[in-house]
Amino acid sequence: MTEKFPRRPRRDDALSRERIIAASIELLDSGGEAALTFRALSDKLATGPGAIYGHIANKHDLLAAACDAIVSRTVDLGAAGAAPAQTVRTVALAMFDAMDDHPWIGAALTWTAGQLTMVRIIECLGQQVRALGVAPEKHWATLSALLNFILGVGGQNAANAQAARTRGAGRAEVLGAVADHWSQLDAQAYPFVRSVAAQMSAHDDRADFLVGIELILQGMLADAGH
Amino acid sequence: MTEKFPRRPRRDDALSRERIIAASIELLDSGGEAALTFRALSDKLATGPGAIYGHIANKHDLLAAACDAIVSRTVDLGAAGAAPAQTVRTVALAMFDAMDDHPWIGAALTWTAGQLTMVRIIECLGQQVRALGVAPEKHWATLSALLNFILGVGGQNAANAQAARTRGAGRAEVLGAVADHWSQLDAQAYPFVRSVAAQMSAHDDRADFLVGIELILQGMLADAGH
DNA sequence: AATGGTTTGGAACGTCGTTCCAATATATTG
DNA sequence: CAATATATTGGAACGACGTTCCAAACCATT
Repeated sequence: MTEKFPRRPRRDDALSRERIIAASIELLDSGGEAALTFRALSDKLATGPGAIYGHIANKHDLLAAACDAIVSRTVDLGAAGAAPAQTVRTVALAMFDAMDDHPWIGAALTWTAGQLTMVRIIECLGQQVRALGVAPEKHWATLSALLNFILGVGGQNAANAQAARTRGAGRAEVLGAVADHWSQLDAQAYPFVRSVAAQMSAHDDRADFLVGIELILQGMLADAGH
Repeated sequence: MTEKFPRRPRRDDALSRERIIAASIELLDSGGEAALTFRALSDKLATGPGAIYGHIANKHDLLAAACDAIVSRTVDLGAAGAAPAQTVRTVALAMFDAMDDHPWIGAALTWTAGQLTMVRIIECLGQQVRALGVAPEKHWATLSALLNFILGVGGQNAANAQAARTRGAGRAEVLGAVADHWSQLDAQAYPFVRSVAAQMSAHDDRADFLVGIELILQGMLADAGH
């Protein structure tokens, strides 16, 4: 009397978790985190706000699911059997590109959100950490450093994208304005910030990200005694 | 006719930016980010919601100001004239402790928020990067890696604290539940996660953070040719 | 054709950030 | 000290949000 058959789908245009998440990603990509609203979402899906709650627990769940959808299709790309360090670079860059295409990920991606997806990233990167010869008792701390750096970049990227959106400008213009502001600071109190303002306006986020990954990799190798 | 005098304060118990920020920090510390409400804030200050807008532009401004208040009193501690690497450790640890005491910082601290405070951190850490002999063209990328790691830890710490609050448990219990969940995963598909679950339940966030800082420092030294 | 459990979608609730403006308090002038 | 001008105050009001609720519509089964 409980469940007799696998319960086939109702019809093709029926509401489903996948369709809801896909529509959510469209909203998030086009208008940022603030654009994901149960009302806008139900408009896009030609239904009412209440119908969505039959498939999604709450907004946090919805955001986590959208995150998972992007990240899980990203981490699959770096599953090849290359050398450990190269695999780390590949996976990290894939994450960077995903967070660059979908800045809202940075604000929503945490250890707890989307547990299974996060576990897969940890497993993938963790195996490389082990393969690189890091001492076992430092496995977790090392992986944690790698992941926290990646998530930190994502978070700041998300903040930049949001600042650009609210100010109605591109991200390059926002960073340019910051560089301008920095170059006008007092030369005696802020020598470093002033000297770095120049390369700030013409820098490449992606390249800087890779330098950071390289820095951590070198630290790992030095630790492993290479 | 425009402005004649510096306009002295009205009276001692008058509303002021400082009093508002101090009350905001109290709310944030006791109830997390969700507890900072213009209504709760005006109750605490025995006034109405509208009065606050005479001193604060909007909620984002309020959160950034609260962030600044904490961070600026933190970065001052690490201004001593120790060796470069040691100064980095001191400042980074001070930031960690501040973000541990006030988890909401992690969700609000970005490059753009509280520009002046952020500039001071960048200047402080940047001078150490330069003193450690990093190549000038890598100054920005190196500092960026250091800062992104610190902010990443803060962000994840904030997420953990919020997850603990919504689940009505301590952070140790939340991490313990995660470790439990991980240790029950398929041993063939997730060997690393399983092996690391053990040290997860008994790890020290602060020590792990220091290991990450050390990793980046080692990478910088290797880069500088030490 | 009738039945019974699911899914749907729109109304309604409480709360939020924010705006507005009359009342109040202070500072300056006569 | 009285009168005027200016800033601050605080509570009401607005629109939008996440979420709940439930009657209507739907569909697999008798």
